[in-house]
Amino acid sequence: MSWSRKSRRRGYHHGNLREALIEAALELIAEKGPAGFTFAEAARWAGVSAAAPYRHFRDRDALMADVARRGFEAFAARLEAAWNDGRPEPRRAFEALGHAYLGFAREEPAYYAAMFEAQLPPDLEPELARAGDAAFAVLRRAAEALCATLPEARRPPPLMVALHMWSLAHGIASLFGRGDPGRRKLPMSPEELLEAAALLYFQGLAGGGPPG
Amino acid sequence: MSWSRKSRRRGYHHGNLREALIEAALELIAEKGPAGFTFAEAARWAGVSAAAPYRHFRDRDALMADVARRGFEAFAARLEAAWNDGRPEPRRAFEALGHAYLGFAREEPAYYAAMFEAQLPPDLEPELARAGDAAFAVLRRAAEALCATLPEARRPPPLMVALHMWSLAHGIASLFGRGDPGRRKLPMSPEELLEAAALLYFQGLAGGGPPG
DNA sequence: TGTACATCAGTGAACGCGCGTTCACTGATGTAC
DNA sequence: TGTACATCAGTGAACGCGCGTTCACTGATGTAC
Repeated sequence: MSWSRKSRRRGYHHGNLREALIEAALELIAEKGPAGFTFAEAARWAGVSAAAPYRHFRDRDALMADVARRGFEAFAARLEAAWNDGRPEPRRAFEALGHAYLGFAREEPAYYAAMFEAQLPPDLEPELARAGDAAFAVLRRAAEALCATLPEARRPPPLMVALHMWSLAHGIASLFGRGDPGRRKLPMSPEELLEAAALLYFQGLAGGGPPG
Repeated sequence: MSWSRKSRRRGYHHGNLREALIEAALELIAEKGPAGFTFAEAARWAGVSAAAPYRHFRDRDALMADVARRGFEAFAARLEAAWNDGRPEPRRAFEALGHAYLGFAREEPAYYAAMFEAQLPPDLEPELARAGDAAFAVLRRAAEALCATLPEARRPPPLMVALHMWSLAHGIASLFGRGDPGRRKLPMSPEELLEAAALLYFQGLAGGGPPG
């Protein structure tokens, strides 16, 4: 819908260029990956001269960082909503969390790519790091609640559980989770794959033999 | 060691330009990621004019695909060696396989990036797809052997197990496994993280309650 | 309500740069006889 | 063993292109009075 966005422009002044540039970036990232997007092209997409973006972002990386930050914020909100404070019951809520993770990666591939594949210098924007931490914190809190349901004797470190689930979900999303051509075909949906793995993992946590 | 490579050049003819270009690509990918490497720069790195690479590769993507193919071949070889036909014992051999996976991602980040992050058009080179399949086949065979040790009643589909382990290892490697600045700090090594997850997962497979 | 003025957010022209790609060419190598 | 010649793998100059970036500028907006 680029025309509708462009037509919103009211004359000499764009009125909402900052937002338009971010949408342009998302569009272009979705099309060609995080590397295949240039400052100049974003400007063109927004219907503005190549010099205009400099009024809003220091450079390409600053724009990318802003996209990634917003991505993390949206991601955190979606995970938070899915987790829903562990209702109706931690295991079920955790499953919803997993679905939300994969859903986000699939439905917002541009955000996801900006967040995890843009190779931004880490000290670029402190807010970016904070947003990433906040997203991970949702997962961590969920892991904590989940661990609390286990008998104390075999309760694992919640941080470890959170890292395991994050790795698993990220791995599935990266390898199979996006519409990308060239991705390997699966005999099951990414969601089913994740659910099955989590099920076995939690069975191991709850039931298995003595650890070690 | 670029000088030693360059000095190997014997005059008008390079003698080994194809190899030199591939090494240049690896060097540049390691430095700046899979996107930050150009045909022209690879030529310069190899000490050759910008037109020379065209004698060996159709374009940048063809070179990248060749790098990725070699990466998959090396990867498969390393996994195969670690698995060692399931010796001394499938669970132990599988652990070695996991270590080999993470070791490859850490020690050959350029190959790993070319293989999984280069966003190459999938129909670019049939040999590339075949090499990728061959690498996955190692993992699949290992999963088969591992599943065969379980009582028949609770034997999972080996393909699923292979996909779970691949996703987990890839997720860990992508998120924490490389020296990348900006990666999150871990309270444990990637290897320990993978081991712990695999342990719990296999406990779930072997011991846990009824599935479902 | 009207006017003067500061500020803001854009323009468009210009620049240097590196990349991809083509081309006629040429030096080196290998082979037929 | 020597020579003629085909083939191969490189050169270097040239081109068009898009990008990043700067600059003096200008049109629009908002505000003080």
